[in-house]
Amino acid sequence: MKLSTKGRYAVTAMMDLAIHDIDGPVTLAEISNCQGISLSYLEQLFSKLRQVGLVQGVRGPGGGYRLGKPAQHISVADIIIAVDETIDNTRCKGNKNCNKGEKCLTHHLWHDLSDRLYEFLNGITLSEFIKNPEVRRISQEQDSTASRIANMFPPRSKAS
Amino acid sequence: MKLSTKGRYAVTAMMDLAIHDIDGPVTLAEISNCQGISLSYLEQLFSKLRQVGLVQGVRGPGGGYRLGKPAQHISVADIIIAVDETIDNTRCKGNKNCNKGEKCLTHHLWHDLSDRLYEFLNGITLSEFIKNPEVRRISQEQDSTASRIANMFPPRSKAS
DNA sequence: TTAATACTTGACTAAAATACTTGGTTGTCC
DNA sequence: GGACAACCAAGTATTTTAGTCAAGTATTAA
Repeated sequence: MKLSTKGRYAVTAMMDLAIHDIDGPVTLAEISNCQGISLSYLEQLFSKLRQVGLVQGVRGPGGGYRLGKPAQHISVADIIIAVDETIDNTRCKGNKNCNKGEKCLTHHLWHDLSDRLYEFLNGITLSEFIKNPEVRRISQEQDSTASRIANMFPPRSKAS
Repeated sequence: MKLSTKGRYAVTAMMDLAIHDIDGPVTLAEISNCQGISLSYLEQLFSKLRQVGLVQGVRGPGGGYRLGKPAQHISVADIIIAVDETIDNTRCKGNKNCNKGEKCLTHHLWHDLSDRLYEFLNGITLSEFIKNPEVRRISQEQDSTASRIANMFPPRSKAS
């Protein structure tokens, strides 16, 4: 288990997706603007998220990304592991007999801690955030992604 | 809240100290050998740990480091925060009016999550590890620091 | 007092991770 | 076909991590 700003970017971006999921796909450009992260960096993160099925890309105009599965099935741990890669678990990879067993002793303790941390973060899902009443209120107040897109593509009659 | 290998080094080193606390000070050279971390890097980490009172240096022959306070008062969160510095909390430092409030929304959610993570890690103390029966057994089996020191300074009569 | 031990400090370097940039290609909607 | 937005693949700059080196200071044993 590792936790860096990279993981935070991914988690907040996923929160964004979860909040706006009913409005349809969210573009990376919007997230980039909203959260001040570079577009291409987001692309890299979302590439990883897509590979593990946490998000699903929608191409073409009006496209973007949406959640790859229901918010209640996406845990914070899932997201962090998807982007933060290797848990980089100590130097004695697998081979047991480190220095006098002492090394493995603390390693073992660390591993226990790491497991508990994982269990903790795995128990927190995205759906908890969108259920938050304040979230519902604020996301309602603003222009929703849907209406923004609707404005970009105003209804037109075929005959001009 | 941030979690990297640096934090892991610090936590495992502190576990080491906690386990051997009854045997007297532990030298950084020992930890360096035991855990395969460079001595000078440990010095840097312990410098930070000492500044916040988590450890206490003992100079002179037979010296080393020992815990700065009882193990049950040292949490994993304390250690990680001491060495992993700034929580690097988003770009809108303090100033509220980020992009349309949307940014602050996810920031706020992240902050909540971060708080919960902190509470979790703050609830785990070093004393939990040394209470572990397996730890007691293994640390007993080996040469204790105390006996090693005793061997270095064998009792002698003043008149030689 | 002297030498040894061990902590203290600061500057410096190499390697890796992070964040961003550039310049495309592909699929989809209108 | 054209605009849009996902996708892809380098390459670069910055920061963090990890380690090194060297010149200190404090403490203690002899």
